[in-house]
Amino acid sequence: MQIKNGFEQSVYAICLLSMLPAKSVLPGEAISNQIGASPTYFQKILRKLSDSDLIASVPGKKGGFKLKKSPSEIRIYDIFLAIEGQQALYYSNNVLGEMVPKKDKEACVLSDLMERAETSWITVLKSETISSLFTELHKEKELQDWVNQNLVQ
Amino acid sequence: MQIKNGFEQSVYAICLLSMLPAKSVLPGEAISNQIGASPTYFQKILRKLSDSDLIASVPGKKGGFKLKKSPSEIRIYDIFLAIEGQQALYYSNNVLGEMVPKKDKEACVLSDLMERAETSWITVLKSETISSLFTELHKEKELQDWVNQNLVQ
DNA sequence: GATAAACAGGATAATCATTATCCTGTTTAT
DNA sequence: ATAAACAGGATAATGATTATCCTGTTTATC
Ligand code: SF4
Ligand code: SF4
Repeated sequence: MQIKNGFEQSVYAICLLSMLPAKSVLPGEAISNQIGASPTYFQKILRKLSDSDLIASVPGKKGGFKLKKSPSEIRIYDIFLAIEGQQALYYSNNVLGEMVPKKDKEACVLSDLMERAETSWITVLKSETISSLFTELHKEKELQDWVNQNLVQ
Repeated sequence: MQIKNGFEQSVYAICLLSMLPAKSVLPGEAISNQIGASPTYFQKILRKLSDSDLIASVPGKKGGFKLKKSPSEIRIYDIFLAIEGQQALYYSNNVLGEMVPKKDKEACVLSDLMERAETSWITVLKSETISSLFTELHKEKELQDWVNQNLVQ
């Protein structure tokens, strides 16, 4: 069991996009290369982020991606949700259900616990945003330089 | 991304074993059948639980499995750990590491957050044990009957 | 002792999810 | 019109999980 690699890559992709001057975009291929991901696949990951309204895509020549929300509005959980979807950690396969048909009202004890655990995990992931997490990173000159060299418009 | 099915199955397997009278065992095949798992595969899952000292295996004719700890000492997290191992939810693929070689002392901000999230998840899973979770289940007569019919010794 | 029923554990196959590639279509700056 | 970019469907490669098989060891019973 492992969270998809695309999650970490997405965090950094969004991080790069957060260093972008207004009205500029970064082409998907540049991002993929910088992150070291396969471009054709990472385009699909970028689309997931775009479907979740975290980033915006600009088609056409001089097109690319840019943030749709400000870095302080993008929680790490939003990225997790965009990539992994809901109930990502656990869902019941109803093993006990097969063993003991339980009365409708009775909640399943294990499912309850697992849900509480997942809620707790999610709460932590909601507690930080791209901007709260990467204030330090943004001081990195190399990265900002790379962004400046690769942006379009 | 999904926690292995074997985790939920293990919880119920241990639950069954907790209904066993002292000095008796349940054969692995009986457990597998009741849970609806492939016997050959589930034997390996039972071994993981046994490797983690949650259950004990008795070889030979009239052999089988029984609990090694009391139900109140078996936390749901112990079962999770036995099946999924450590760092099960997330580990960094060092994407940022490639992007910005960071000074040794500086902890990685994303890894830190993910660790805090996992710790929080684990804390919830440590908060309940087999006995705290399944007091209700143990009142189910059908299950106790099944155990009585399938136990050995 | 021989036999049967159970676990141990290695090797291997089947299945399924993730990752990667390819191709056709649409958008837009030049 | 052309080129460079995204959209999205189809499909292949890879890797992890699940399942099977087989050989060996333990132990109760005959
Ligand atoms: S009791 Fe809950 S966790 Fe257990 S099998 Fe049913 S639904 Fe799943
Ligand atoms: S900074 Fe941390 S999370 Fe990011 S790539 Fe490095 S080790 Fe991984």
